[in-house]
Amino acid sequence: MAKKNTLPYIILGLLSKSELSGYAIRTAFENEIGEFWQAKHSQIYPELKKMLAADLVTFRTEIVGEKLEKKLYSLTAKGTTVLADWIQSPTDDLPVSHDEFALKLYFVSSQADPIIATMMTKQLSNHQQNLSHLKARQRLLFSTATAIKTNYGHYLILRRAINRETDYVDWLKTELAEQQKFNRQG
Amino acid sequence: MAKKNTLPYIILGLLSKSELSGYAIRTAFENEIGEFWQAKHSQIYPELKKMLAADLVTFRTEIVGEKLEKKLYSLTAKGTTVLADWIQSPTDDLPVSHDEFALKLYFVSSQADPIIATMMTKQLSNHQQNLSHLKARQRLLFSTATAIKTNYGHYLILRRAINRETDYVDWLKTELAEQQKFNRQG
DNA sequence: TACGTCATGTAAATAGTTACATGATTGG
DNA sequence: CCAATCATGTAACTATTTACATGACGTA
Repeated sequence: MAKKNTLPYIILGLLSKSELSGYAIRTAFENEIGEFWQAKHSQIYPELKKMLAADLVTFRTEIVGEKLEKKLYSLTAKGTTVLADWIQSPTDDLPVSHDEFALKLYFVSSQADPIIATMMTKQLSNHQQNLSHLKARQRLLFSTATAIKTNYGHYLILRRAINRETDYVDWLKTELAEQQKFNRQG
Repeated sequence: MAKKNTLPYIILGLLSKSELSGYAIRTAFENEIGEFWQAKHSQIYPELKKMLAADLVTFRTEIVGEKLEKKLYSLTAKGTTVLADWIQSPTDDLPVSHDEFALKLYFVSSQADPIIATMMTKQLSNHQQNLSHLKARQRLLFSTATAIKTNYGHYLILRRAINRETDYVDWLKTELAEQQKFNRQG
């Protein structure tokens, strides 16, 4: 996880689609990429500075209204190359999906513990909510074939997120059913 | 994610099952819990020291062979309470499953880019390998009803990991099929 | 006797979060 | 005019990784 410094590559990727301010990069993490990575503005601004020094990005300043200065970053030639190299490099390390809920279950050793059903029911509701949100996004963004064609990467990872959440929900339902069966049989 | 300091709770959870050395805690991350969390020994030893100071754990020293000293940690009453509180506390923050591969796909905007199929084929092989490994573990550890009953938490998260990997494999297969269809139709 | 594993630690660096700080713009 | 959002930054802290360091044990 940490330590491979993925953030600069994500920033490069975002900038390859369009010129963006630090603030706009920050808000991008509220969309689908936020399902796979997140960063706060306090990490983004210093990172942009480092990337500027490394000649991966440039910026131009735009005035919004009377005096508010907005820095619009874009890729340099070097940045474009570095991004392409990253995308083409192998992604061999499987992600360790930090899952606090799964860990908690691991430490509830007894199948008879009623807390399992309580925990699972709550978690089911959480994931169902996220799934509804993602499906609404899909309807909103990708109801036409053209939308899919012009934004294929976005389409792919939205489907990935939907798959992931659907699977989590299904797993919880299966295990809950097994719990209920166990409790009936005693 | 980080920053909620989950590690001490995992350590408490492991120690609730049996007395363990720092080294044994480290090796536990090579089993199923490693699918959901990981830590190096350089983080574990200092953490145990902090937990000792916080009266969450105690240890006794065992001599292995002639002089090698092994510290066997176990829970204090306080540690037991803190663990139970953690397990019962809500797990409302959905995990941001860091997925570098999904991010890379997001930045390959064009459906026509042949790199997509190459990347997906490689990734499919990675996940299939992990899935085989997990299924072998299931056969090894949970082929009897008794095994499931006496180690239910372990059984649950192994199934969770298998579900997760199965879903990833299925998603990749689906998207690869769509890619091939797209390429034929041009 | 050499190699892999068991065993325990510390130090230095980086990644990421939380908190501190400031000010302009837009829309109701 | 007030609140939400746009916009940019820094400081302090914590979590995590990589690297440094040492030594005993078991076995082939």
